[in-house]
Amino acid sequence: MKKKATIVDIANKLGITPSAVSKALSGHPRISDETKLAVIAAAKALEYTPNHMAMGLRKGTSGLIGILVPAIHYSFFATAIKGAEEVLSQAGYNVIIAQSKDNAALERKQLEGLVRAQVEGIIASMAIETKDFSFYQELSFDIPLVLFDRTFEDDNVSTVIVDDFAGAVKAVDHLVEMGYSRIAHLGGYAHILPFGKRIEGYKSALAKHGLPFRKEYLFQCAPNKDEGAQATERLLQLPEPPDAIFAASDYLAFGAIKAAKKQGLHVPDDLGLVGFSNEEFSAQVSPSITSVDQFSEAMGASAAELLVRQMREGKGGKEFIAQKRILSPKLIARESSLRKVKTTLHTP
Amino acid sequence: MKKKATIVDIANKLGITPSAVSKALSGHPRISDETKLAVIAAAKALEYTPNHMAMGLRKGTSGLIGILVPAIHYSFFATAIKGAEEVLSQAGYNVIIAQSKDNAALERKQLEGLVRAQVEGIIASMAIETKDFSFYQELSFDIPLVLFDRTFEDDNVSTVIVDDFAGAVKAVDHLVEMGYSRIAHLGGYAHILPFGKRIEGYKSALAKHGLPFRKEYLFQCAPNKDEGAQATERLLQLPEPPDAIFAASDYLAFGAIKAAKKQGLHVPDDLGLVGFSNEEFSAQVSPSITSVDQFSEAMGASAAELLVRQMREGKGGKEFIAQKRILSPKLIARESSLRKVKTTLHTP
DNA sequence: TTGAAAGCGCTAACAG
DNA sequence: CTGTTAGCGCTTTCAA
Repeated sequence: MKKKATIVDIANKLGITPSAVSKALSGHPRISDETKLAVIAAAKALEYTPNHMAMGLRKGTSGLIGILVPAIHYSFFATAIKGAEEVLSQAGYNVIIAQSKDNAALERKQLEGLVRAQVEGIIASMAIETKDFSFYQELSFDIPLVLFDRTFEDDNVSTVIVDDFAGAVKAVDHLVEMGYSRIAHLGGYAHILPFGKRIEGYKSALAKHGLPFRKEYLFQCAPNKDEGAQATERLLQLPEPPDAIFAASDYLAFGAIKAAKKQGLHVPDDLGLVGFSNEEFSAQVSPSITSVDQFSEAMGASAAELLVRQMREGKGGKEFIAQKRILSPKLIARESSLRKVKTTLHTP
Repeated sequence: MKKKATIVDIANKLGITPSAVSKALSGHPRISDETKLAVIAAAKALEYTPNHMAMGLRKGTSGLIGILVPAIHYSFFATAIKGAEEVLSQAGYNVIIAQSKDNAALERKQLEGLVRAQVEGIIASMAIETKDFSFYQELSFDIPLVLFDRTFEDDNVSTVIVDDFAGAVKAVDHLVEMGYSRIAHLGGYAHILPFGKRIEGYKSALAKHGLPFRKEYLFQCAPNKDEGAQATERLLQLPEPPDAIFAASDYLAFGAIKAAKKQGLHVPDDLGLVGFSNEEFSAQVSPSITSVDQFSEAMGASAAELLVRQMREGKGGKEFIAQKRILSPKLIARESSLRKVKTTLHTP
């Protein structure tokens, strides 16, 4: 590995000073086109690459944005990162990623790591077990921060979320329309905002349709297959089991399908199912899972745009105003809820 | 945003010099435990965070590793990144990710971006359209580089791959065992090493079983559903269509299933299918796809370990020796190849 | 055991 | 239009 050329090298080669080179390279107005050209040529000849760290140290910038998610291999997060990365790299930033593994302690450690790496802004989605938001709140004073999907209520923090309440209502509406009436909900933990909103939407939609809310029909679980299967088993053992389940994640819904099949039930004829997030596998499993699409890529891109704008405003001196972006979710109907015979049993 | 404390602040507070603070903080041996403790306490009180860029500029390190993949939302790459991120963050590095979108020009641009960000090492998987490896070769002189999965042949570059030849042989062996005899191959582009090896393994396994190689049974496509479906349609129109397909990716295999269904063929009874990579959806589609698992997470982790070791050796002065790691793939048999009636038609 | 001084590569006043 | 100078925050000889 040969040592890299610096602006000093190119200044020497040309018999001018480093500062002239610096100006030429950054297109400073008050420098002759002649030297600009010469500098650019010399830079190419010496294979000069600017040293970001030196520049960063001087200018107080790093060109780095941190993205923290629970797990990058969940397709929702992977797709959101993709969306964000494209916007950010377009805007000239490099993206550092970190995973919390849904663990509050690790989340904190990773956030500190990002800060230490001098990121200029952070995009994050909270760990499922995080209940203490103070760290995020403090962070938002020091550094531009945008939360997406897994957020909490705070007027000072910008967020991008899907309208989870509306999504839940759409899911329940759809199940009712398909003739189901005993609709259970496999929810996430209510303290995480989107899951709380989905629970609220679920309850509200039940009320709208004159259906009773039964608390034995509501489970709060971690959003994975196993908990979905376990909760479903419990639901099916009730004296009056549900005829449909609205799950707050497709992983939960998939677990529910497994459990239902194990009990010899047919989906959707015996048990209707709607998930949330529209994961890649949901269209491809059998039966395919009806799901509420939350436009993960758009969400990541939107969070990135918001962050970039926020950083620009922060630089301009004036305080930025925290923004809340709410995307409208869309129900994608698939096999798991489309039963042939619609039997409307409930009496409103 | 309050401005951050520096070692100068903490030196002033304690009435000592910055250099003493620096030494205390880095656990330098020749500094009294007394001042060490005082420094640590003061650092905490002032909420001191070290400035990575200043440190990097001084020591010539950035603590950054770049990972470049074609697309981070493909589960294979997402999982590999997860594996690598865990190893790297354990080793004290931050991870920058970049996507090439399988586009050679963008790949190059992104690699340059990583270099400019002063990454200390790069882990990459090549874009599908890249045919000119010289940029990677030059890069490997300047910076520790480990390629995984999508690699090329070069003795000076470390690589982590799965034994693609062996994987292809396992796939064909399995199909033959299930009684298929007219086995086609939907391959990737042969110039990308793993795809080339799979083609070789396919041919070799056919020969081993006394089956003829027919060039009309071999397609080279981009590894996605659409090309898989198109190629399969063409295959099924042949005067003597295949009774099984070994696809070099699960996306291709999934496209093949779609095409077969469209033609009214039953998988696996009319057409046996084996994919490659064992994507998340492969276990869950219907019929589930038999696939060759390449241990994506282990691959990412292994690449990261190799890179870390390489960087350490490079620092030690002695030249590192490029290593080739080869993981052994495993066939996971699922519905798409398990037909009930095994009919062995071919005469060896 | 600590301090003084120099410098990593770059930029931004301010002079010339 | 270009040069001079100083310094971003930190580490690292060398000297005390």
